[in-house]
Parts: sequence; C-alpha cells; structure tokens
Amino acid sequence: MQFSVRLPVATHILLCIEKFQGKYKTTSTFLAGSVNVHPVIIRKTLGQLRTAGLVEVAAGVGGAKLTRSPKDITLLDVFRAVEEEEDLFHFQENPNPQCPVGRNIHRVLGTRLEKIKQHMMDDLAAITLDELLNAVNEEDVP
Amino acid sequence: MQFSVRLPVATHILLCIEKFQGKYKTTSTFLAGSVNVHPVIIRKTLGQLRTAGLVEVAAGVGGAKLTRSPKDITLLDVFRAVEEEEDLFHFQENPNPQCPVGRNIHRVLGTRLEKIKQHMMDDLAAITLDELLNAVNEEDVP
DNA sequence: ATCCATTGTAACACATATTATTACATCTAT
DNA sequence: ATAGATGTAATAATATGTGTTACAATGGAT
Repeated sequence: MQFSVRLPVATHILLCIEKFQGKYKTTSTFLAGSVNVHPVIIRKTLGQLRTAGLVEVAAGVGGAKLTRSPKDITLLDVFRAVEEEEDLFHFQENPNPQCPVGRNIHRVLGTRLEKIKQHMMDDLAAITLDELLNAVNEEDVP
Repeated sequence: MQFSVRLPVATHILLCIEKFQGKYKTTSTFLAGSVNVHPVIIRKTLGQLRTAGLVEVAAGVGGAKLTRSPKDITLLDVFRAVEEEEDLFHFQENPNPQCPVGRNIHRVLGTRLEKIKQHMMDDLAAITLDELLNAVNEEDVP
C-alpha cells in the first residue's frame, strides 16, 4: 500500500514551472516530456493545482505559472490539492457493537492513527517548493 | 488514497485474542463475528500475523494466542506483518534525465518523503497493544 | 479408528482506484 | 481564420483490495 504518484508528479510539475519560468513556455506537452506521462495527466493535475489556487494556467495560449513564491508553497498544499481528505487508514464498517473490542476499536485506534496522520501533514507542511528547487539546483548531478 | 483496512483489522484481531484469552476459543469464526468480516479474511490475516511471529494458531483444534506480552507488540509490528515494505509514495518510473528537475526529483523528493515515512513508523512503534487494550477496557462505552 | 470442528490455502469473483489514451469543444494570440 | 493550447468527458487497461466458495490437512474428542 502506498500513496499514488500524484503528489510526486504534481511536485515535479510545480518545480518545472518555476525552474523554466521565462525560459520555456510550460505547456502540458512540455511538462509531460520532463515527467514522462501523458499530457492529459499533466492537464488534469494542473487543473487540481489551479483549483487549489497554486497555479494559473493560460487557457488557449498555454503555459502555467505559480500564483505565489515557492517559499510559500508547501508539500502539504500540494498534497491537499491532489489527494482526498480522509483518514490515513480505512476502517471496517460495522464491527460488532456487542463486543467490547468491536464497539471501541474505531474510537481508540482511530484517534491514535489520526495523530499520526497529523504528524505526516505537519512534516509535509515543513517542506517548501523553494527548498526542493534549491536542492535540485545545488545537488544537480548531470 | 488511504491505507487498507488490514492494519485496523489485524489490530482488532490481536486485541480480541488477548481480551478473550481463556474465556472463549478465539477461532476465525468467533473473531469474524466481532470484526464483521468473512472468516477467511481472518484466517489470512492470522496467517500474516503468524508469519510475523506475533501469534500462534492451533491448527485443527482452533484458536489463537499471542506469542508475547501485549506490552511488547507495537502497531509497527502489526503494520509490518500486514503491509508490504515500500515507499510511502509511488514515483513516476522514468522522468526525463535530460531535464534538471527530471533527473533529480526522485532523489531530492524521495529522501524527504522517506523521512516522513520513518516518522510514521516511529509513531506506530510508540503504540503498544497493551495501551490499546487498556483504553478499550477503561473507556468502554457499552 | 473415526468423527468433526477447525485451519491453511488456492481459486475465483467483484468492486474500486489508478493510470493511460482518444476525442473534441473551447479558448486566445497572431 | 488559423494554429496551438487547454479543459474535460469517455473509455480502456491494469492493479489492488475485499468477499466468497471449495477443499485438503490437522488434531482433539469420542
């Protein structure tokens, strides 16, 4: 079990948009060439990022740009843009209410797993696009 | 995207096994009645827990018991028993190596996401079956 | 020794989520 | 108007998760 490729792909897209701003027109086809996915996947993901207010896409003419500084965009913003808001773990629907374990498991385990998810969100919020871009620029191994 | 029901179900099973030890024979059918899943799901999960060395199952006669104290079983043990060992996020296979973002994204983003997964594992390791059982016993709302 | 409840496991069915692809209406600078 | 681009729906292919049936193997009880 692992999270889908959407967060990594969306992050890749955002990094490219910023990195190539002013140098290339960052169209879905251009971005697809770097990420190596179908341009429609790029457009769908850009749509999610646009809905989340992270990018502006030039309809018709093409190309995208960030709506704010990479310093002010975190992986949590990206995560929320492309993933559903839900519990980290899926719970069994109808445990037996006549069993002391069955009638308490969701609350007892759920509250603890919720904290773990919160930690994950905090960790994602601590990573900015700016940090990633600097790492890409500085640690580039061509 | 969320993790499957396996960790919660496996935890439920372990709690029942300990809670009802000596009072009921914890067969797959008995456990299935508390969790509310098909007995075969219970047997499969018990098989994973057995492989991980967390439980002993009495073949033929039926019933299961923990191999060690609930104090010494953490949710990380359970997680590892029922989930594959893999990255938290799935990465795109072949990003463009000629693009500075494409050729660095996996390393730059991957190392950071790996730390997040490690935090998650640490959090899971801090929760024992004993703690959960106490919570179930003490906070029981019949 | 046989019986019977139970486990272990394979096989299959089904639903859902993910990713890839095609198609096409719409948009906008030129 | 045209050309290149986006937005989005529809579809397909694949993978994963979950439910179910079936049955051989196990081991205590009789």
